[in-house]
Amino acid sequence: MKIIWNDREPIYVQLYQYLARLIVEQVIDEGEALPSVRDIASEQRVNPITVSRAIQLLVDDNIVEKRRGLGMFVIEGASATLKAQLRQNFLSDEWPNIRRRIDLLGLSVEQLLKDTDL
Amino acid sequence: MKIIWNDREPIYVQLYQYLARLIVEQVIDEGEALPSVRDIASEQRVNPITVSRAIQLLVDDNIVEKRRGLGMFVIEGASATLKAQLRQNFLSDEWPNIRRRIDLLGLSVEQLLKDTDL
Amino acid sequence: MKIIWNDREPIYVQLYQYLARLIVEQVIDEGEALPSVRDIASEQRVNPITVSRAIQLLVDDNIVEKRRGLGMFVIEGASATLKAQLRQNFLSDEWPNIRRRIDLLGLSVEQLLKDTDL
Amino acid sequence: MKIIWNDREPIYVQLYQYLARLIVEQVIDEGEALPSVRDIASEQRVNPITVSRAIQLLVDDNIVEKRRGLGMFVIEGASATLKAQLRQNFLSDEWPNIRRRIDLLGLSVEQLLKDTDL
DNA sequence: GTGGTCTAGACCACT
DNA sequence: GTGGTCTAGACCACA
Repeated sequence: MKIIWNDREPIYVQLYQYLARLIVEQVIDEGEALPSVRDIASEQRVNPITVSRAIQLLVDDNIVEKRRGLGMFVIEGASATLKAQLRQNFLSDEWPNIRRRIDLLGLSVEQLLKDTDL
Repeated sequence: MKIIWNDREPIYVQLYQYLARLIVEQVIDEGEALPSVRDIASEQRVNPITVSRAIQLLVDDNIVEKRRGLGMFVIEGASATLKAQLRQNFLSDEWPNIRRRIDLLGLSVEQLLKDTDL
Repeated sequence: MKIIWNDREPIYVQLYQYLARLIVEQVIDEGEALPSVRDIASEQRVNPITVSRAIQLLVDDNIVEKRRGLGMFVIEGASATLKAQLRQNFLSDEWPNIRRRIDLLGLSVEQLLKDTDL
Repeated sequence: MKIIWNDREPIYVQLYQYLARLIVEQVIDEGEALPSVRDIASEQRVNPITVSRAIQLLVDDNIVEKRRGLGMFVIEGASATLKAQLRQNFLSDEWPNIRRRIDLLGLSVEQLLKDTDL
C-alpha cells in the first residue's frame, strides 16, 4: 500500500503514523517483525534513513524493539498500549483545541455529523 | 494577552490565527485598526517581520486593509466573511481527518461532542 | 578545540558528550547559544546532520531549547540539571559494573582512587 | 546461568566477557573444556555463529585452544594470563577515562565507596 | 540477511 | 542568518 504524502509534515512523521496505524489495527500483529527498512524504503520510494527515523519513533514509544541482526519487532501488548497513548494524547492535547474552534466557528452538531459517510 | 506558543506551527501562523480570532469574536471590530506591528511585536516578544507576515495573511484573505500612514484596518463585513471562510476550511479539510482518527481510536464523535458540552 | 574521535562510538554521541561537558563546565553558560550547527560542523569537520543529531540529544534531555530562526540555547538551570543527571546515571548504571570488574581483577578501588589523586 | 544482555555492546563481546570471567574465576579451570558451541548457543538463546565469534576472541588471546574433534580447552596458566591482560587493559585504557569523568562530575570518594555491598 | 552511521549536497521554513 | 529534512550512495557491525 502506497502512502499518500502531504507536504506539511515530514515524511518520517507520516511514515510513523502509518506504521502506528498498522500496529493499532493489528495488521502487523504483536510479536511480528516490521518489514525491513530497505523493503519499506523501496516500496514507499523514500530513503532508508528516513524509514529508520520513523521506526525510531516507535522504539522511543516502546512499541517496537530491535532484535539485532534480525529486524524490528512489535512488542507484546504494544497494540493496546499504543492505542491508549494515542487516545490519551488526542483527548488531552488536541480535542480541547478542536472543541474550542468548533465553538468559535459556531458549528452545530448536525453539521458535524452530517457527512457521516467517509 | 500573551499567546501560548506551540512548537509545531510557525509563529506567524499562530499569530494569524490569534488575530483572526480577535476579529471573528469582534474584539477588534470592523472598521477598527489593528494594533501596530511594533506594539504586537513587543507585546508578544516576537520579531516585527514575523508580525508582518501574519498580518499579510489577513490582507491576502481580504480581511484587513492597509490605509497608508494610518495602519491596518479591519474591512467592513470581515468578521462574517472570515468566519465563513474558516468554517468552510474546517469542514472540508480538517474535520474529515479528525473524524477518521476518532474512529480509529475507538472513540465516539457523538459522545465527545456531547461530553464537552456547548 | 578539535575533538579527538574514537571509532567505537558514533560521532554524534561523542559530539553530544563534548557539548554536554562544555555545558557542565559552563564554558557555554546558561542562556547562551550553542555555536551554530554549521559552525560546529565546519570546525569539527563533520556533516551538519551529524551535529544536529548530537544537539537533538541535548534537546531530548531538556538541556537545550530551540529558538526558531535564532539557534539552540542552553536552558536556565541546565548545567546543574545535566550534572545531576550524569552523576545519577554514572552511580546507578556504570559504577557498580566498574567496581565489580575491579574486584574481579583483584584490584582495590580505594587504592586506585588514592593513587590517581584528585 | 543466563546472561543479562545490554544493548550497547555486541552480543559476542558480552559473551566473551562472560566466558573470560568464568575462566578468571576458575569456574572453568585450566585444562578443562568449554561447553560446546551448541550448548552455549541453546542455553543463552543466541546464534551459534555468535558463540563462535566470542570463543575466537579467547583463542586470539591465547586463553583457549582447539583440540580437533574434542572441543575448546582452557590453556594451562590461562587464568593468570588472562587476569593480567585484563588488568593491564583496564588500567591503561579505561581507568584514566573513568577517573576523568569522576572528577568532572565532582564525585567524592565517600560517595563512590558507600554502596559497598553488591 | 538485518539495522546504524556518515557524507555531500540540496532545498525549505523560519526569524 | 538559523535549524530541519531529504536523497543517493557508501560502509560497517551484527546475527
